[in-house]
Amino acid sequence: MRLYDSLSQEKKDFVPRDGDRVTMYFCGPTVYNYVHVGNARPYVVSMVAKRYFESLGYSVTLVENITDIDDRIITKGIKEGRPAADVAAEFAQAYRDDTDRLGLGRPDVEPLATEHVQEIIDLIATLVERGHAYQAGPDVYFDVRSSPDYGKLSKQQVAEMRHGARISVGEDKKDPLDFALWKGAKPGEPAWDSPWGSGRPGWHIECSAMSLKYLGAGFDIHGGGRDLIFPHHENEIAQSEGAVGAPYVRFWMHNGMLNLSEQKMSKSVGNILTLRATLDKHRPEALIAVFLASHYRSPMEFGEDVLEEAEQQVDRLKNVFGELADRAAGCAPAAPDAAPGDSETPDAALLDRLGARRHAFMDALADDLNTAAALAEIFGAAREVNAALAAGDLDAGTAARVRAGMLEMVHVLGLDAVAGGDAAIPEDVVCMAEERQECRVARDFARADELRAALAERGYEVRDVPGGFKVVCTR
RNA sequence: GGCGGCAUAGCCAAGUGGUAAGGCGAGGGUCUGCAAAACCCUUAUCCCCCGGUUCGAAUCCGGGUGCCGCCUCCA
Repeated sequence: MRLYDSLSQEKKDFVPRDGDRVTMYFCGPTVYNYVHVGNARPYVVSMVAKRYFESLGYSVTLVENITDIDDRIITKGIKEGRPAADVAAEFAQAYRDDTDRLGLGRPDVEPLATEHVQEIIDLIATLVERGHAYQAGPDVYFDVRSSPDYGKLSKQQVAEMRHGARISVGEDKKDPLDFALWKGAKPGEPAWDSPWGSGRPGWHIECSAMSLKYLGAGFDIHGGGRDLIFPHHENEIAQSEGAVGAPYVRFWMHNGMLNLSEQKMSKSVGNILTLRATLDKHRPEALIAVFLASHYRSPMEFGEDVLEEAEQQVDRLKNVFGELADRAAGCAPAAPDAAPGDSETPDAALLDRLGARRHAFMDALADDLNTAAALAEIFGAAREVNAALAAGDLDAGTAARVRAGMLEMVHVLGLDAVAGGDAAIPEDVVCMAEERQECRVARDFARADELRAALAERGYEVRDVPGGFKVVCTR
């Protein structure tokens, strides 16, 4: 596999540090509110990457933190007259609930910053010992000047950055670029005891502490949104490499930003498009499809129109899986690569072509996780299968094998839902559909159309097929 | 101003030297009582602009233009 690394700015061959185990850390949200749709992109990217690596036979340890101590959390707590910990707990749970709806599973470890204060303190102590950090009043700062290659990830010249940086009142930094590792407690703020007095962790340090704890220095992949490159990831590198004296991360994986077409997200105005609101309106697999349709590193258009489009795509895939399931009915589940039969038959030829598509699918993902190209192979497979179905080819056994092969592909992309059998159709719905069929036979089309409309109202679509009808749930 | 990225059909979007994937939408056809689903056909002589390298560039180089992100604890 080739994977782009934003530190070296090139695609490199990816070989895990630990043999058959892949170690990944992605920056999760700071939980001061409901997460917005943009937060879902790195989440989806990380889960799909995990599935891809697993499909290659690796075991994957994916760590995705939740930052539950932060200025904004404290501010919100004060505003609402409740402890910051309450705010954090509420929105951490909301985050888990919201992302659970995507059906991609949970990261292997989801550490909370407040549960790793000891590790954070130990890390800061090491940095102080090694001359990379200093105490200034109640605070502890990282000494940027002690880190000769500071700026290597963001490609910024330290001298340049100093121009814009500034020391705010109450801070006693040696350099404007120095950043807080530990912040002395102000009255009413949540605080922990430390060698430097009562206080709390600064922003970047928790990710260093937790990634090093769970994955160790030099782990494989560290991901997050591009906007985190500076200062967050730059600072993580400085801290972590300063503390351990070894390279921190092997591949930096940064996803592009969402370009909101309708409504610019403005945090100050508070009109943020939340993940929750998006999933209230659209199926999770549609949102996943939106993310998969563009390369993870590219900025992407996002809005109601692309979501609607993705709904159509999802329906297309659901339809082909539904047809395959019907055709394969009664047939035992099959392996996609079961020994090909007579290669002269149309079925065997189709299986050959689909096998080629599965290879192309994996090749696409092997090239820096090109999900858009991989998804195109699934659509290509769908078209070929539909054509075979329409031609009346495909015996039950072939259908079962085709379905198994396509299932593998959608599973890697986290689109299992498109293959899910629809929930059982309620009996009264079936009765209505049967009555409609009787009306059709009796050529009472007015009544038949009435029943079809009534079914549509209830969320079911009735499709006439040779020799009968079929009821499909449309929501 | 500095750093990084993006710019491909009506829309979304792959493609980084060999002659434009895929999806949505639109138009035509098949099937159907009508639909729906599905299938077939059509929909970029051309990849922001101007130069250059090359037998050959959307793809490489130089220069522009536009948009986005970061440089102020935003994925």
